[in-house]
Amino acid sequence: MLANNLNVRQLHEQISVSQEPMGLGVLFNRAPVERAAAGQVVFFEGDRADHVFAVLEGNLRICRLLHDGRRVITGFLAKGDIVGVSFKNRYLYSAEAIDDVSFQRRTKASFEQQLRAQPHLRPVLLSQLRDEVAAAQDQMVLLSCKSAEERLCSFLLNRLEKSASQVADPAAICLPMTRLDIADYVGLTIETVSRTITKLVGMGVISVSGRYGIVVRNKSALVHRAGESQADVDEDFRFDKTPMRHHH
Amino acid sequence: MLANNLNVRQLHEQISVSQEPMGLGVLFNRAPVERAAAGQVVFFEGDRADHVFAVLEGNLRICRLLHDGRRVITGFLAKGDIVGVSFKNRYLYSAEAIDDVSFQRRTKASFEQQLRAQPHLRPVLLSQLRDEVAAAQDQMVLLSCKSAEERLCSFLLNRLEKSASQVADPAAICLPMTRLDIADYVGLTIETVSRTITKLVGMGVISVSGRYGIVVRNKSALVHRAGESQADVDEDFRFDKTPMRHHH
DNA sequence: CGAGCCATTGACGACTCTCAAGAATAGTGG
DNA sequence: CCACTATTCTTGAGAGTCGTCAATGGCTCG
Repeated sequence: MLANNLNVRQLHEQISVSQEPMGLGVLFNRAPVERAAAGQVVFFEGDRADHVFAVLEGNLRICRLLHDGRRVITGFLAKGDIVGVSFKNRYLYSAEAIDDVSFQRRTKASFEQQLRAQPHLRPVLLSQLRDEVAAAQDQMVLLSCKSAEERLCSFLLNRLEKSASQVADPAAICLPMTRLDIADYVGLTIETVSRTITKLVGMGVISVSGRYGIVVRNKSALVHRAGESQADVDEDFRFDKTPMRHHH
Repeated sequence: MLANNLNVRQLHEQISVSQEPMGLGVLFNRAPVERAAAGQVVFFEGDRADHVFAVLEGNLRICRLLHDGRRVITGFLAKGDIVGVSFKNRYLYSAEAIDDVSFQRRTKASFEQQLRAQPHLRPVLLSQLRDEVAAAQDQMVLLSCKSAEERLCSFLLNRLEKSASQVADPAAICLPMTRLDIADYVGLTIETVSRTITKLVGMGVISVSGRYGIVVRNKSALVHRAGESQADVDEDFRFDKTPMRHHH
């Protein structure tokens, strides 16, 4: 059970050190390990997409900018993630380090050559691309028609899944990013994110421990309030059918 | 120059009959041609994703449903599009015919077998997946932080690009889908879509001809109001720097 | 030509954004 | 180790955009 007031460092210590083959990671064998401090940009939107990257440690945010300064975060990267395979000529977005990050890099040519040498990894690559498409689809649904509360709940559920494999407590969520990052990710303002979290705490759905920690108190309620799609509603959640108000 | 009050049939007659090799279309050689009437569903969200489809004629909408009935359209398909390669086990969305559609189908296994037989098409497939990711990214930006006007302008510009290759008049846009489809695609209500179109007409940016036709009167203004990303602002548009009000 | 669906327009309200101030956290230096 | 500062987060009040509800108008097709 997680104590209250844990910080991000303490959470990291709880990460299981499962050194699985991590899929495409082997394609980066013997590539030197690079590091980026929090806030640094690993690659810039619009630059020539020459490299593919594998995250070893830490977290990155994937962002795009509009000409008037508005920022959109289209995703987050963590240990084991590969980024770069879905680009054609130029990077579609920038990748910025949220905390201290270590990663490896390969030129695209070298990456593809490695891939040809190990054709059994080809379906892994395709699978990764498909996951990327699926995640983008979900995000489009979220941004298209979900209320602030639904957006936060969906976001927290996603994070819960990702944390599940990494943290001891299955109800604990680690949020290495700031509230502003979350806001730009779910398409809200920082104030609305903050208010909504406060509301969820007040309803007993979650509780907050420190700036980076959240504990899920009532997962069913979280799933319910996430307003997920017709297809994949959790089977073990068939009660509490209070009809939601349509937001759209 | 397009006359006013043209309908969708008239627009279709102007389509150039360019029988290009159409990329992955060759993988559907000798597959029987199927047809779907307007409104019919070609495949359902949540069903086992057994097949891959190639659109020959007509238009489809790609939709997802939330449990309370809200609908999200994540994309549209037209002649030459392939759909199905980005699924793992189940269809992530339904595909519904907007007008009368003809298409071909192949089982996934057969499709992949064909692909192995013609490995030179593999990069084409990857390229298609990358385009899909790129389109999803753009749509996330649109849904995440754009105003109603910006959404409509972005949508119209996208449509203009697609229409460009198909219609004689380079300023004419064909919108085979209904206002409701547009609304569910750009994350607005039908009323807001309607109001925004009216406003754009009033500003002289576009004009409407019939239910399915739109003519772009001032492309620069359209691009400007689309609020596109920092990276790909049109080079030939460097005037009229009225600072936009931040919507977010 | 008429019926039905789709699109437009209007009035009102709600959700979220904006602006602003205060609280809590984390990092810094003494 | 503690105090101090800067950043981040929370909370509040007011405003604006877009959603909802409702009625009218116009297109398509039978």
